[in-house]
Amino acid sequence: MAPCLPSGERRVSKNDKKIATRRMTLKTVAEVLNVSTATISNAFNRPDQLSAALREHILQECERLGYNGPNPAARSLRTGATGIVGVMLAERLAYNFRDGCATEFLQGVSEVLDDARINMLLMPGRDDFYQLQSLESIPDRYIVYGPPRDIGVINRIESQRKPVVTVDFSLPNHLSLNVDNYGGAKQAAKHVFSKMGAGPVAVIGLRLISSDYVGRIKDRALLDPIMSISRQRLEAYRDAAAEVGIEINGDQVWNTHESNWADGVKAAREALSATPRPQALFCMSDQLALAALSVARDLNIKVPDQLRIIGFDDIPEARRSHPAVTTVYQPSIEKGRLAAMMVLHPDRYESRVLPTQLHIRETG
Amino acid sequence: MAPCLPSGERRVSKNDKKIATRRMTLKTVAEVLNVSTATISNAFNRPDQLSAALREHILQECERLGYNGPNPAARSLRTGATGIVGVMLAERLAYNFRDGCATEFLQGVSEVLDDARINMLLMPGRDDFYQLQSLESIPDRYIVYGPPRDIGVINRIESQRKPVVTVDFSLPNHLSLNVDNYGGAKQAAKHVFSKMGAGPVAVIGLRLISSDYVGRIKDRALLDPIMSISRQRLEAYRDAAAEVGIEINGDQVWNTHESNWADGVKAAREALSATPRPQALFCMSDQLALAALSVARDLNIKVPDQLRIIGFDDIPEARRSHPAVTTVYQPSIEKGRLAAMMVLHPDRYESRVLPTQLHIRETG
DNA sequence: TTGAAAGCGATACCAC
DNA sequence: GTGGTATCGCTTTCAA
Repeated sequence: MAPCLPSGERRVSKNDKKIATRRMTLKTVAEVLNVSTATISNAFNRPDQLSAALREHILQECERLGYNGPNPAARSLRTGATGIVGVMLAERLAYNFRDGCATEFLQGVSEVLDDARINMLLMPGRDDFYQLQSLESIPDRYIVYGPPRDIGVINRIESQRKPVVTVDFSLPNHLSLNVDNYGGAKQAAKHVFSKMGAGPVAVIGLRLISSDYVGRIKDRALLDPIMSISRQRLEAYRDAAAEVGIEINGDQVWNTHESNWADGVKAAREALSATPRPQALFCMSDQLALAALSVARDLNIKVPDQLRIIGFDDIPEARRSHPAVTTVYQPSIEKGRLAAMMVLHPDRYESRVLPTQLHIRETG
Repeated sequence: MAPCLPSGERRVSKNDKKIATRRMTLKTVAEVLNVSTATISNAFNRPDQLSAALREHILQECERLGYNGPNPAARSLRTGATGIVGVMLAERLAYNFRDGCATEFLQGVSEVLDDARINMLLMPGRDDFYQLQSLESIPDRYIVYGPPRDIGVINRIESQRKPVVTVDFSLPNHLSLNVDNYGGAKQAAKHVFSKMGAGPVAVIGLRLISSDYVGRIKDRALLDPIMSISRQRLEAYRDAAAEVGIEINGDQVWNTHESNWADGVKAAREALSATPRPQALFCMSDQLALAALSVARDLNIKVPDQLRIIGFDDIPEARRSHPAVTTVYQPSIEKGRLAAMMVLHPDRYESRVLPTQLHIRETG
């Protein structure tokens, strides 16, 4: 079908065929443009290795030819780096999209990474995800947000010998970023006791034990304070109670599995039907406190007159609710930003504990 | 330093040295175990190609040697696949962690992907992210959530010829998943007019124009209904208004850039100080409606007696607020789940429009 | 400034 | 069921 063309035309036609037929690679582009592969590579990776004009020309031609830049798999195989930051989450991913505190943290992380043009890979903390392939080798650096459910993934990450920043827990020989859970919780509890004196209290805890049980912890084994921020908060509540001469035992502490409405309502309902009824509820998240507040309303219990409620985190809803929730502020977004900066420049930072701050509002 | 050992020992020593010295690759493992590389590869990828006993042995040895499985870069270079699903977001990542509707969507997506042991890569919809490397070649399939800010990334994705599911907008030749924005918005507006008759109204819109301007749209150019769910909702409000004989013009429509408290407060404040004051506020998200509600409270305007407010999305806070917000429910989590299933099995699904549903509560 | 060539780590075909 | 080997696309040294 194709008419016979003069040789000049034929050459173009040959190139066009190359363009139409093959998938574009650095090599085909080099052939079409009649330069070496090294030159194309340099155009993308080392602007200083060739003239600005040539680089510009190459980049334009690549665009025209539909070559979008070096293949990341090949590049990363060659260089051993991907430029991706892994964000290892303690649980399933879905949980982190549900929890206000986690999303604020991720927001902070993504702000910094986005600005730096760095991609982030969200990784679940479950072993089965990494079993048959070493997914953990994709990122160049890691932010580990909370102790992963399966300890195996920690080993996999450590064996990579890449920069790691742990958040809300610590690992030997790695940068860590924590928040003053104990101090904040203690201050809040002391405030409550200073208002109400030594009365009965209950704690609505969050993942104090490793199962998904929701209810009184009684004498169940609790997670270690080193790995569990909730445990740190619990000890603070207990110490504050001890200072006014009362003891918080396992019958007055509820466990929830997730910081959500349903768990909060269930725990608060149980706690508020205990005898004697608690005069204060120490909740380990604002979400739980908000749920407790709604239960109190249903039960016609006046807050704060008959019941004081304190939360933790200081999410926006805590401030906006009526009555507004007294809570311990932690800088979640800032924590995310800082974690990202730390992992990008490990040498410029040291491990830190960020301050928390009691925000006294209407519920406690 | 090493003492002279009998040859049997020496062989072990040689292997140990291999173990200690080299980074583990499929090849070194094969050498140490004295089998071929193909066999190791098969142990990980094709259990049927070797005896169960041998496979078990190999897997155990790999674990002992600290070989965590095939390198994803090398594997993906060879096979052309990564098993990763890309979730392309319209804007910066941070925005999606801030917006209740987006996080619900992501929650749905991640539930399905997590269960399927598939990793997801969140990708910003900005061109500059992909400029010097074809990051878009990493995922095997794409969910595109809302029209990307830069149209260039669409081209990059399309040139990959991989399964694509678009959400909240459509692209020729790709599966799409939408929600009945027009129907829901119209039903809500009609409900409001049926209650209050033909009075002055205002619209608090969300990204109706492409800039980050917050204020009256007046006669600014609006985004096309094909690409903008907000525009679809606006047309629905207008049509419902027309049915009772009133017109909603650019002076009665506010634009916000983000569905957040600050933008909502600003727009609502302006809208409620207009003359004549609107008797109804049609808000394009619950977050905006909640902000408007709080402004009304500040201004001592009785809701719903003096002002009706309707939202969109039906996020949990809408239900829990006092008064509870009348809104249009859209199945965000389900939308996420479905998008994930569609992208995993494109052949089993067709493009769909999910129904929305008016939830009449107290504000409108 | 450019070109040739080695090799990153794995897979899959084909022969045994 | 196992072993040899070409190849995926790129980066980088070295020499020209």
